[in-house]
Amino acid sequence: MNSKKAPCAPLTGFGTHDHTRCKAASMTAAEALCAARKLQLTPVRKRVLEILLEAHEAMGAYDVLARLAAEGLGSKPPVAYRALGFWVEQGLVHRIEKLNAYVACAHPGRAHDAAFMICRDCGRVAETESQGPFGQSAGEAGFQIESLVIEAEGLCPKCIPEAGA
Amino acid sequence: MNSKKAPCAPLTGFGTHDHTRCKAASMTAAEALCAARKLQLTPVRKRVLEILLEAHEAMGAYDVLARLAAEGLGSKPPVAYRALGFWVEQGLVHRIEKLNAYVACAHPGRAHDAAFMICRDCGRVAETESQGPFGQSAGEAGFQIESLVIEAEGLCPKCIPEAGA
DNA sequence: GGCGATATGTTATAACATAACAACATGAGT
DNA sequence: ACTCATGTTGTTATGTTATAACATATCGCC
Repeated sequence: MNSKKAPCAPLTGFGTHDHTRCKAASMTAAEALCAARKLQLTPVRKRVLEILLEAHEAMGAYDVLARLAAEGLGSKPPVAYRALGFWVEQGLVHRIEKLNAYVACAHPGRAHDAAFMICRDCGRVAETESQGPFGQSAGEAGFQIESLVIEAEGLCPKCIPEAGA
Repeated sequence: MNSKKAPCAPLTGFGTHDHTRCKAASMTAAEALCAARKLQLTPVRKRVLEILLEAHEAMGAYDVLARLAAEGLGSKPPVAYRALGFWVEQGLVHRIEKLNAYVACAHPGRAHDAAFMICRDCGRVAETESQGPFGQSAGEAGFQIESLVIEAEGLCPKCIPEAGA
């Protein structure tokens, strides 16, 4: 293992950026989205999104739950799973299938299918917008795509032996 | 739900084909591969691959295990997981992350990253070879891809209300 | 035979997820 | 204010998926 737990794990690509800013922007987007869709931005839901934004990396449902529990906001799995499910439905949180984990969306507000790059060394996850031609070939096969998972596993720039670190 | 459990769930696209033939071909490919790589084609491994080929659809590890157990070939989870892991490593079985399931490869012998179309109605899974430009954008980001998961969920031709069935 | 390498058998538990129902809150209509 | 519908959270219990750790067996080789 090279670099276990860098101080801040950026979502948009593997570079660094203004974290405080992106968190605030995402919360604002969440509020706007809930208002627009007439959905309730309850304490549990709000806190779950904040937790993911603060962690700024993929977290397991039980990790999120542990934080909620520490704050007295619910201690049983369904509480966390429901809030995570809510945000996933709304598109502000993505589920990383390969990791059984959840991560706040790096492009809130835009409808998109996300693609992820997962570093097997440091564990960081970067989101990109997917523009694959896969939909095309699936369309040719007569398959009607409703959701698309694209997840690449490998080494991020910092964890490639010769290059980064 | 439209068509629960069609008689034979084809892997290559959603059409039908000669199942007996494809199974035999895959087993032959497996034998050749093991010989070439000096790997052991043990009873458990052989049977696990056969089970997946016979099922001809995605199966959970515990489903595979149940079959093994019924045949006296092992009854504890690690037995199934090890054999499945072996074939996944060799590229003859793919893991479907969205389903936590395993499926025999439809293109044995060719090295490839697979892409899957998963019908949320009938549950069938079709494999296609992926040729996305995703690797390109990941490469631009300096990310070194080692494996790629592409899974689309939606409706297969037979399960689209107006069209197929 | 003894050794190393590989595979399987087994125990136990970890990690992830949901069904089902109870309790509470809120807002609409009366 | 009452009550009803709806939505959210709290809770119990359980289901499902997966692996760590160690014991046993098998096989080729020297």
